[in-house]
This record gives sequence, C-alpha cells and structure tokens, in this order.
Amino acid sequence: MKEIEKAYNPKGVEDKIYKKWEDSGFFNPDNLPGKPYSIMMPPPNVTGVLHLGHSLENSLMDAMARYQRLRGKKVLLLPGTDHAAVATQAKVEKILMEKGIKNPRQELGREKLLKEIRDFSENSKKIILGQIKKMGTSCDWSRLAYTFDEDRNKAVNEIFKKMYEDGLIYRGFRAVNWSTKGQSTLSDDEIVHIPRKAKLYTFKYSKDFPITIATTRPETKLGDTAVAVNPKDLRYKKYIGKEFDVDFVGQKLHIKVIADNSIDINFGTGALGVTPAHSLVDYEMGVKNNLPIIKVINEDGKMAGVAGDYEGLKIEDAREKIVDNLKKTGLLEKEEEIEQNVGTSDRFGDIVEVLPKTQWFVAVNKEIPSRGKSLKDLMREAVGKNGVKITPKRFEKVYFSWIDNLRDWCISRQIWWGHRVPIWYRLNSDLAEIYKQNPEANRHLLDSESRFVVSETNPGDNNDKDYWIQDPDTLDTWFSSGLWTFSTLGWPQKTKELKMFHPTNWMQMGHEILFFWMARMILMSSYALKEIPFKDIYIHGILRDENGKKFSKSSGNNIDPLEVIEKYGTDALRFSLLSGVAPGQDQRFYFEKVEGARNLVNKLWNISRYILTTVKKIERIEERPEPKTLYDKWILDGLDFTTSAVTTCMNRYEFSSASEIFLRNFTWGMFADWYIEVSKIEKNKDEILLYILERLLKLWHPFMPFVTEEIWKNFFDNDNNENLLMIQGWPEILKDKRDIKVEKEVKLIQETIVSIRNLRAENKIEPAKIINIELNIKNTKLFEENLAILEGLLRSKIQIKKSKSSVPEIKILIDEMDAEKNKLRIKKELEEKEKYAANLKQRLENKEFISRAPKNIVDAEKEKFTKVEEEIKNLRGQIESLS
RNA sequence: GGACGAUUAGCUCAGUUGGUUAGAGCGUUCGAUUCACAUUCGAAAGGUCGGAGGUUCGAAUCCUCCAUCGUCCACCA
Repeated sequence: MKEIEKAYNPKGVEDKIYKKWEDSGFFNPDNLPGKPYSIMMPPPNVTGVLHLGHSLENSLMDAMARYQRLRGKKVLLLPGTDHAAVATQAKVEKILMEKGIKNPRQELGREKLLKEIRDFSENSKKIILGQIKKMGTSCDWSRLAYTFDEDRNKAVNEIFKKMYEDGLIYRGFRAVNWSTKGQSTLSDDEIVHIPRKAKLYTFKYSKDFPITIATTRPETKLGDTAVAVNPKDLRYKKYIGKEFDVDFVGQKLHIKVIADNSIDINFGTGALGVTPAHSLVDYEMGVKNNLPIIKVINEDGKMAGVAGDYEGLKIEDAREKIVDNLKKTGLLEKEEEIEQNVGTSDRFGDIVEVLPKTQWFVAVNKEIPSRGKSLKDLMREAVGKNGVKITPKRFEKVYFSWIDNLRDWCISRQIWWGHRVPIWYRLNSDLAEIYKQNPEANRHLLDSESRFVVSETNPGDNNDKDYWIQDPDTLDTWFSSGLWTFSTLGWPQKTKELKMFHPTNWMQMGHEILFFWMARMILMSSYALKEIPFKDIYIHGILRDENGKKFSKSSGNNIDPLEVIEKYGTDALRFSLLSGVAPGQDQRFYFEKVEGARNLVNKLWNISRYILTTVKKIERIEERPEPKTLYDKWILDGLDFTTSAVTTCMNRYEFSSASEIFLRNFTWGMFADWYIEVSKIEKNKDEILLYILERLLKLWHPFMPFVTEEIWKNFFDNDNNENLLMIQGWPEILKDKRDIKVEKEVKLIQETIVSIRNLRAENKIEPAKIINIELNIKNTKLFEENLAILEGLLRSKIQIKKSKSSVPEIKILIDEMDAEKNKLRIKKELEEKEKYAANLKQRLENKEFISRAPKNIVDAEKEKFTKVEEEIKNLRGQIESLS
C-alpha cells in the first residue's frame, strides 16, 4: 500500500516542485502547443520588496495562466521589473541622507549616485524575482525583462524619435509642476492633493486699480499680468480690454483686464488675478490672451530677481512681507481662513510649485500625421464598445473623464535615474566649454539652443564631437512602462513573438495605476503598433489589513508574504487571496482566512490520501465511469456541473465564485462529506473515486498548484516531465445540467439523515449507540435501495413502512426519548411550517399573481404548497401519537 | 465642488438579467478521537438585507431621496 503523509507539508515540497516546473520548460510557450495566450506581468518597482498586494496580482495572473495552459493554450506569462525612475532615486537619496549625506546629488555627482541606485535596485530585483518564484508563478524566465535594460532602452529611443518626427513630442517653455525638494518636474498625475488650512486675502493691487481680487498666494501676484472676469459680469464689463499700470507693493505691474467664461461671478470678488507663470489654469488663459509670462519664483523655492525687494526671500517670508505691506497701505480688505487643497509630490512629499520651464512634452491633442486623429482620440477609441473591456465596467467612465481632462504630458525629468532624453544639442565651441564646466548652472545654454537632433548616440563627427551635448534630463518612468506590452516582445524589431503574442489577452492591475499605466500603454501601443495592447482588463482592489486600513510601512501593519508562506504554504495564501477577490473591490486580509485556506488544502490532501491508499490500483480513468447507484449518478453529475461552472467563472474572471462557491463546495461539501462516506458503505468505487480525483486536481491546479502537483505524482512511477499535472489538460465538459430527479432524491435522503442526526443529538443519544428507527414513506423503493447508506451513516436499524406521505415520517423506537422535549420541537417546527404555508397560500390566492407571473413560477409555488401541507399533516400526526 | 463605490448573521464577505423559507467561511453553543483528515466529524443558534418612499403579482436586487463610511478626480482664485 502507498505511504502518504498524514498532513500536507508545503515546506518540504514547494521549492522542489517549482524547480521541476522550471526545468521542464513548460513555462516557456515555445515548448507548448496550441493557440497563443499572453499576459504581461506588471513589472514591480525596484524600490523595495514585494508585499501582499503583489501576491494577489501574482495569484490572479498565475491562476489565469495555468488555467489557459491546461486548456491547451500556448501561454506566455512574461515577468519583469520596473526601474521606477523618480520613486527609486527618491528612495535611495532618502537612504543616503539618513546615512548622513545631506545632498546626495551634489556630494556624489551623477555617476556615483547612479551607481548607488543601480546597486540598490539590483539587490531589490533579486529579492523580487525570488518572491515571484515563491508564489509559484509560472512565468517564462527566459524572457525576463527590465524597463531599464538595453532592449527596452532601444524601444524608448525609437518611439521618442518616431513621436518627435511626427511632431507629437515637442520642446516648449510652459508652466509645469515642480518639486523643490526633488528638483524635478512632475506630471499632473504625480500630484496628490491634500487638504490644509490657508488664508484667503482680498485686496487691490493699488489704490488706483478698480478691481478687487482674492488669493491665497499673494507672493505670486508679483507675476500677474492680467485680471480675468466673467464677460457676463456687469460690474466689470466696462473694464474688459483695458490695461493698467499699477504699483503693487513696490513693484510695477502691467495688468490687462480679460474676459473668461470659466470665472465664477459669485466666488470671492468675481475677479481673478492671472499669473501665467505660476498656475496651470492661468497659463492656459495666458496663451489664449497672449499674456507675458513673468517668473517670480525660482526652482529653489525662493523669489526671483524680478521680484525686486523680495528677491531671495522664501515663499512664506515673501508672502508675509507682502501682506504686511498691503495692510500698511490699507489695500487689504479681508483676510479669512479657508480649507484648501494643495498639490504635493507623490514621491518627495513637498508642496508642488508651478513654474515656467523649457521641457519636453507629448502633445495629446495634436493630429497624428496621416491618421487624422490625436493621441487623445486614439485613447478614447481604445476603450468601450469596440475596444478593451474593463472589468468592472464602471472604471471605463473613470477612464473617459480622465481623458477629457488630459493636458499635454510633460515627459522630461531632472532626475538622473532613468532613460536619458535622446536629444543632442550642438553648442558653439566656447559655449560647450562653459557648459561642461558646470552643467547644472548652465542648463539654460541648452534650453536656448535651437540646433539639436534626436539621436541615441553622439551625432557629431571627429571635428565637432565635443560640441554636442546630450540633454541631461531623463524620461518619465511611465514613458518606458507604457511600452511594456510590446517592448518586451522585441519591438521595434518585427519579431515573430510580437506577431504571436500582441495584443496581449489579459491585463490585471490595481485601480491606482489606471491612469499612470493603463492609459499610457493604450497611448503607446495604439500609436506605435496601431493595436490596442490588450483585450480585457481586470481591475482589482487593494488589500487592507483586518481593520480595513491600508498596509503601509508608516502604520507598521505590513505583512511579508514570505512569512505567510512559511507558516501556511503558498497554496493557502493563494487560495485565501483568490477566494476573496471581487473586481474593483478592496479586500481585507487576515490570518484566520489563510488558516481556513490551509485547512482546505489539507482536506484535498487527505481526500487524495484516502483514495490513493485504499484503491486496489492507482490508475488514470479516461472515460466517465458508468454510475451504478443513486449516489454515483449524483456525484458524477456534480463533477460535470462543477467543471462547467468553474470554466464559465474563469472565462469571466470570477475567481472567487470559481474557487469558493463551486470548487470548495463540491470538494468538501459533496465529495468528502457525502460521497466518500457513502463509498465506504457501497464499496467497489475505485473507478469513480479515481476519476473524480484526477479531475479535481486539474480543476484545483490554477488555485493551488503545489499541492495538486504533489498529489499527482502518485499516479506515476517515474518523474518524466510530460507527466506533470500543469500540462495535463482541463477536464472535458460533458454536460452542465444535473439530473433533477437524482438531485431531489439525494436531497430527500440527506434531509432524512440530517433530521435523524438532529433527533439523536437533541435526545442526547450517544453516537455509537445503535438504535431502531421506523420510517413511514410513500416512496419506499428509494429508501429501500439506499437502506445500507442510511443505516451505515446513522448507526441504526431502520424499518421502512409504506405510507401516503411523500416526506418521511420518522419514529425513533427507544425508551430514552424525551416525549415532552420532542413535542416541543415538533410544535416549533409546525409553527414555522404553518407560517410558511400561510404565506404561500396568500400568494396563490392572489389572482394578479396567478395571471401575471410566469407559469413555471406559479407551478413551483403550487408544488411547494402541497409539499408543506403534507409536512404539516405529518407533524400534527406525530404530536397526536405522542400524547 | 464633481464622480464613483460600500452598507446583508458577532466578524469577513457571496448573492450575474427582479421569482428558493436570503447563503458561505470564521467565530459561538452542544456532542464526538482506534475506522483519510481534530488542519477533523455531527448537530444547533444567529439576519424585518443602513433608513424612508416608489415601480411591480412579486424587491436584498430596479427608481428617487436621506444617512454613515470609503475612493478617485479638480490649484473656487
């Protein structure tokens, strides 16, 4: 007889099995037959190690990949990591600062700092990849990619060039978001708004200026070049178009009064001081009205030279001084405290300033040559009816509203960790010399240089090589991760992989990167390949702790997935995550859940242990065995139904229903609790048990790959690769409907068994004691045929007597029965049934119901009524016989 | 300010086109250990589905309003 351990011990087997899978080559689609199916794993940032959220993603993707592989597809699950430009540099700089290096960029310089970041990220990468393996992820390691490796860099340069040539990438002097702390620009999406208290000042620039304005940022008013009013505002109509020279706290300003429909007549004074240099909204107004841009705040967060008396002051100090000044001159009319939202940098945390700067942008509204559409148009078309399906659908709306508000995308960053902007400027020899002496300080030489070309490498020849300077900036990290679905497949080369696996079939992600990533992938792919990068998108929620709080380092509630795996095993972790996932919905994680999952894994183990150690011969059963008894029919039908349901669920990305409702219920509730127990009584069921076990292992494999693979080994006496469960094929769907008659009969028997067990428990009859029972029933044949089961499961001697009742009337023939107690119980039951019957009766007497409800519903209600009537009669009889 | 989501048993959550006496897991109570599994087995208790209206023969499910919690977007200056 086969020896199998009493409990499943994941620790001993997981690593071995993973190695076996990896060595088999089946992670690589080249070794698989069938139609291609591809999933690109969202590359985790190399800022640190993986957390439970990543475990959820790995579980989702791997479950889908394994499911598709079992269904005979040529599955590519492509792994990778993301250099995460700003995030990683910010992180490493922080670590260095904690080590005492106050200003890492200054103290280390570009090359040394880059080395620090590279070392850090290589280390995180190693840990991350190890963690992905621990999760059992069946990804193709031979195609491992990194957003910052050579191939991906080529793709980045190529697309930059293409977009530049199409006029979609341009250099512009525009108002951009600026992080003083990070000393870099930011895209609109990298800003998080946080509420804070601020003071709103209402004042006039000067005594002779007719309009009062309000602001929370008086210091920026030094850069005002206009006042905007609503054209319908009668108070100010007469001033529109007029220009004024004013003396604002000692500075000369030239203010033009302009009309703009976006101005709210009822807010504040109904007039807005326009600062094109330091507000994105004002900047756009400035462009429309041709207003000059006056930059009064510098990159270091201090007032600029044009600010006159205020030059060199910190923003807060300048503000204070200006307010003082306004008070003194009596120009300040009101000062009130308001709640305001302020934009901060998501990575550096400081308040973001808006500054005018020369940067590189992607034009989203500009028409793409020979396509008659803008990037925005492409992005809009890609989702919805004829494009990507987002699950859940509501995120489509979120996406569209984001598109509508999209501005040109600033892609150049002043940090060092990232893809260098592939632009080279040709300076005059002396300027080149000056620049090289201090690049940081002489950046403006490049900004004002009109001779430049797009190139990966120095475009100069031996004569002027030294005068060509590459743009020191790097690209927004999302510029490179936007290419992920195709840069990983060899683009810009026309590889056969690209043709085979693009567009990808499925993409899953958290809703927090919908804009950052999904939108950019759609942009890049529909532009460069004219393909929407994926067919379906699945949005999952974020994992929270047991109190509903976000996991984060600062709240100290982080859980290391490896710790969970160590304690409960990977399969348990995977199942606990997958069984609770609902699209777009946040999910709580707690250890009781994993414990329950671990118990389920062990249950499957023990089911297998029982079957494999008791059957005469372990063998694979290809054909659906012929059912001999009622329970055989029931369980085989159940398996068919479960197979069909699980398949449907997986095709719809309903991981939770597939695993929790159907598989768990069938495995534990039907197969273990009933059928295996029955098989001990009815005997000779090796074929059916083995047949079901094999299919169960396959159905469970996407959710719990390790334990199923480990059990599967017992079917073979060698460990050839082609015997691995992961490629054995998905169970065939034979039929998806259960036989209603069989269903009903089994239900009747099970209800009878439960009732009798209940009676035993209530009357405190020892479970071991054999008792005599009399069953009065119309359908004696059914009960006679299943007598052995009833007697076996109930430890009873049962006499079946013919009666008119279609529900069994149970009599326990024993002295210890407490008649009073019994009567009470029956009375209670009777009451409930009578209430129910009254309910049904009312419904059936309602003419509207009879005439309007569909016939099958009415018939079902009638049937229910006759049944409950019978039960009531039965119970009444029992009471009588007891008294 | 705008949009979206959640509210179902003590806890965590299912409930897919409106039609079962509203389900599961955990927890609780009672009982069981030579027979695959105490990481187990058996039994039970526990909910007027956030509130108020409406549509319908019929509402946890659809509509309106309200309440509470949460998320995203947005520089009302």
